[in-house]
Amino acid sequence: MKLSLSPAQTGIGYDKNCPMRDVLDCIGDRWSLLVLAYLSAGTLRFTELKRAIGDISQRMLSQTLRSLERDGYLSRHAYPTVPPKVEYTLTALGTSLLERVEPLLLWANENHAKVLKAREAYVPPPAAAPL
Amino acid sequence: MKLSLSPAQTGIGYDKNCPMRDVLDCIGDRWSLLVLAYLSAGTLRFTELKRAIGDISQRMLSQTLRSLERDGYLSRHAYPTVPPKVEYTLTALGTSLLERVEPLLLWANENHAKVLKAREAYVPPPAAAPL
DNA sequence: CTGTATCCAGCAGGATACTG
DNA sequence: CAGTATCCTGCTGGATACAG
Repeated sequence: MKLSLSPAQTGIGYDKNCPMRDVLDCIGDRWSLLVLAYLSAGTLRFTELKRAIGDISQRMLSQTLRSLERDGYLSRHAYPTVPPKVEYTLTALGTSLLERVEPLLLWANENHAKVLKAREAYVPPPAAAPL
Repeated sequence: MKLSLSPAQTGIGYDKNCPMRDVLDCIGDRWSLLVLAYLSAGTLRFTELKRAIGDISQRMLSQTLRSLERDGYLSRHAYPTVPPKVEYTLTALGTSLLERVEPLLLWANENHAKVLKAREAYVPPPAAAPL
């Protein structure tokens, strides 16, 4: 079974010019996908997001939101009220990205057991396999 | 447009028991997807992989291959020859994973320009937006 | 050729304190 | 409420040397 994403055809690589690496590097961090996923249900405020995720620090949430906004995955709307109110919403680009990520997430859910089983059964090779 | 991967429904989260986070953490590192992608074209030896990828260190290639083998994404076959010869091949699990990753990679390719454009147009909010 | 062991620098990211 | 600034630690991953 041959896939069509061999590097020669897709241009994948660790070059900075590689689109896939660029995108993957940005959303492949600890929090980005999580934030996007939480926003898939609808607009949320900063504190709502923080409380929903639970174990993200204020610093990382802020930083992650900036990065996602910067790349166009979500939009930020600040109301000039006191106290301030800021809402974050997925853009069309963000939604479209999530739609592609979803199958991968579902796959992970379905196949996690297999991975765990493989890990359990795994015996590391004895440094330049004998026999 | 509502996606079906809202955390409440998928169970995504940063818990260690979260299947998606577990899988994503393992393949979301610097090299795993790249190695898998290169193997999608067929079986490769250690040095072939290293030369193909180019800028991966021996240490990271070895480490990445171990990790992927451990999780069942690829299989390792060592020939007891001198000098040693070791071949790496995708398993069914690895191929199945790559099939889900591919759409994401293609999306990245197609939408990279939009991301770059968003970055270019981006102006950071002035710390608690005025107006 | 196919690795492992060691050392080390850079950076992601947590805790905390402070501001508009 | 919604952040930014500072400090500090651990891990990722590169370079190098060595081994089967």
